[in-house]
Amino acid sequence: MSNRLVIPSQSSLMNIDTIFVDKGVQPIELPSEVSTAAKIALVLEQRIINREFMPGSRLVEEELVNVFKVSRSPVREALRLVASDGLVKIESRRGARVSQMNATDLNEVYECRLVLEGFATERAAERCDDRDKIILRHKLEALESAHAKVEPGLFFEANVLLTNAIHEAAKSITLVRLIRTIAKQGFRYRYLAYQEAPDLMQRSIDSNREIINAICMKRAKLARTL
Amino acid sequence: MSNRLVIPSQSSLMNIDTIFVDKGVQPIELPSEVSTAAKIALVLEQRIINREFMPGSRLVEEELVNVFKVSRSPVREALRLVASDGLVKIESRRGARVSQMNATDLNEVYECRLVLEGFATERAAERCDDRDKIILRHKLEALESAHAKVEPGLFFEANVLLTNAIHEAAKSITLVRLIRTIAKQGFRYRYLAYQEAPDLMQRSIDSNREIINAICMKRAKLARTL
DNA sequence: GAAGATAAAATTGTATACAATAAATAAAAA
DNA sequence: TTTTTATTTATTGTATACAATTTTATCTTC
Repeated sequence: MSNRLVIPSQSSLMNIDTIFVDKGVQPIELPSEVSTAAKIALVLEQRIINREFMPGSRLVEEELVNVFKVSRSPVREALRLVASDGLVKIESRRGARVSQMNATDLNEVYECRLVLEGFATERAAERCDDRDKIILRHKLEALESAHAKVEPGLFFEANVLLTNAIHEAAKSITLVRLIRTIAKQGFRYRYLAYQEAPDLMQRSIDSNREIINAICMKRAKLARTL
Repeated sequence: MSNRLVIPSQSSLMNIDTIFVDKGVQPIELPSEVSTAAKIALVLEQRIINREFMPGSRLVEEELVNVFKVSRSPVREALRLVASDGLVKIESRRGARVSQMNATDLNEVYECRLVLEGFATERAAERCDDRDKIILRHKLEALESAHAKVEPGLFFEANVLLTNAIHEAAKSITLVRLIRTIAKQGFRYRYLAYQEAPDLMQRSIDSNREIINAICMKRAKLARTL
């Protein structure tokens, strides 16, 4: 009873056809080819990252059935999707709960992210075209204006979009898939970090600017070390 | 009808409780905490890697139900597990088929593997203890004796075990998870490569010996570049 | 005979019912 | 009172039935 998932009030009418990417942002219609399970997974991921669902809390299938108004089949599929990104841990016959993040885990995730992001940045510098450069510069501006609004949620989201743009520029589906897998774990920590230490945001902007300059100047090795 | 999955004759009595890791190897009992879906996924993965299930062939749920003598629920779960490793591609309402591997994909997988394996090797060099060293040396011997038997299947398997041992020595769950994700794609190619060009096996042994020596001597940077 | 429309079959997605297991509670013994 | 053992309840795993969709086959029409 203690660590049971408490569904926030507005969530009781959670509709998987129009998903709120974040508070204050308008709802987005997901393309219909996205499966029900994937939509549910997306909502669960967001709730876990922004800590509406706290580490250790159980995700009971029947409760999610009531929240999303679908049967257990897609709910189970969604839980397994979220588990494959490490945000949830499923134990055989004991259900799913939001995974804990201890210092060791965080460090591991961070190290791996560093390696992969470095590689992605190098690749981006090697392969980006003019269109990529425009997009990158644009996302950087968006990041700065989000920072000006002094709202961690918006900044966080802009940061994610910028990072995604770098991955796009790297032009490797496999690499993107790998980073996505691990990145979601990292998001949880960064979301928290930006709230606790807002000065991190300015530093993040600065280093992103350097990286994007390096990419646009096609300085691959430099980009990687940054 | 043309590219339909043809179940090999012995497979009609495929039993997921005793799984044959490879032809000629005795069946292994999997621990009971491994879910039915995971067992099925394991069999499917092996069949895909050793090309009993060819790229492009469909994996129809009902057929797998007949083969494994379970209901569609665990079969569907298994298919999604295999899909998460990229061995199978699931299209919405169009089912699963063994994924193709074109040159671009292979190259991407290879590049990413290189980066991650390099990192794992470096970590292994930094963190391995005496027990790890013994295991590594032992797996290397096993690889050499498998090579002596001139059977690609056995060599392949020994190689996988050696690589796993290196990952173990690196002592990072996250890293292992990442590599596992991508490695299975690579296995498919390597399995084929060893059959087409057997001289690769000797070269593989040599480079593995160098790597293990570097790890045991704690020469992290050297290990990585190897 | 080819192109298109229609009907049938095959196949996946979803809902639900039942079985098996784990957790919680109540009852009995120490 | 505490510990141990039944019993009940909650929850997951599996099977099956139905709905929705795609694919295949059949029938027209030209």
